[in-house]
Amino acid sequence: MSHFGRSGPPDITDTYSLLVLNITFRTTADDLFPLFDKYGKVVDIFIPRDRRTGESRGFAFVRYKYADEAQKAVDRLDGKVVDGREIMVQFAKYGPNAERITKGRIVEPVPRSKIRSRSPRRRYREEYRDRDHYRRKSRSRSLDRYDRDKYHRRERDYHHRSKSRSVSPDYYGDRGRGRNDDERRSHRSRSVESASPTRHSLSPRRSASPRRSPSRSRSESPDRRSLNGQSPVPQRSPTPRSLSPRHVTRDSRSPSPRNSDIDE
DNA sequence: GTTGAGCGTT
Repeated sequence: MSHFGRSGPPDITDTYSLLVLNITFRTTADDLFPLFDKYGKVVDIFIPRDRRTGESRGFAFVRYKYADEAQKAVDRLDGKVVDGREIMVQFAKYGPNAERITKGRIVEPVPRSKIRSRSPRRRYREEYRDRDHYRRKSRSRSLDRYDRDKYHRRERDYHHRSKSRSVSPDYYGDRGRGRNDDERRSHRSRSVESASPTRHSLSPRRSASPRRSPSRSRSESPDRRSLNGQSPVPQRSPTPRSLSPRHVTRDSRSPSPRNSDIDE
């Protein structure tokens, strides 16, 4: 009763499916249940997750027992901020098997031939096999490349993680990630500080201008002065063309972002 | 550390 989506679809014939979009990637069914159960009887909640990473895709399916309750949930929860993100609740248009759905209820089943083309994005395995076999180069190149890059990155991450930790599908146990995250973050912070002086001799040229974005936030004169007085290397090029002339011009043109009220 | 258009499992 508490675990949704673990035993497959129970009985969707008498239920009304709602599609919840724009949820966070860490929102689980248990998090959505109390929210949706307040407006009616929720018989099932399912959050599709990625086959490789196991993380949610950012949307969920909530099945209600009665249509009026589902409608109420849509009206009340649509646009609600959950976990810092505004969710969108609406009636599902398709069923688990690509059935056509009206008002969240299945009105007519579809033949098996139609099943399969419900998702625009192919499955990772299908795409892999397809590409490996046919190796088509036509089509949108940029789009294909972008997609491939994305998949590659994700697969790598998954692989890396798989090595570190055995295959333990504890998707619902991401609650304890906070401590781990914090710990790792702290450690990394120290590491960076330690390695800071090391790169000092590695690329002195780059260190000359490590950051200039925050400088314009509050110091306009010191910035310029420091640039002038700090130049410890006269070098042979009297013209600092290395820096974008546009940047310099812009910097001296609007060096006072604080006095925006004047301009505005 | 986490992307963000859209429709789904045992």
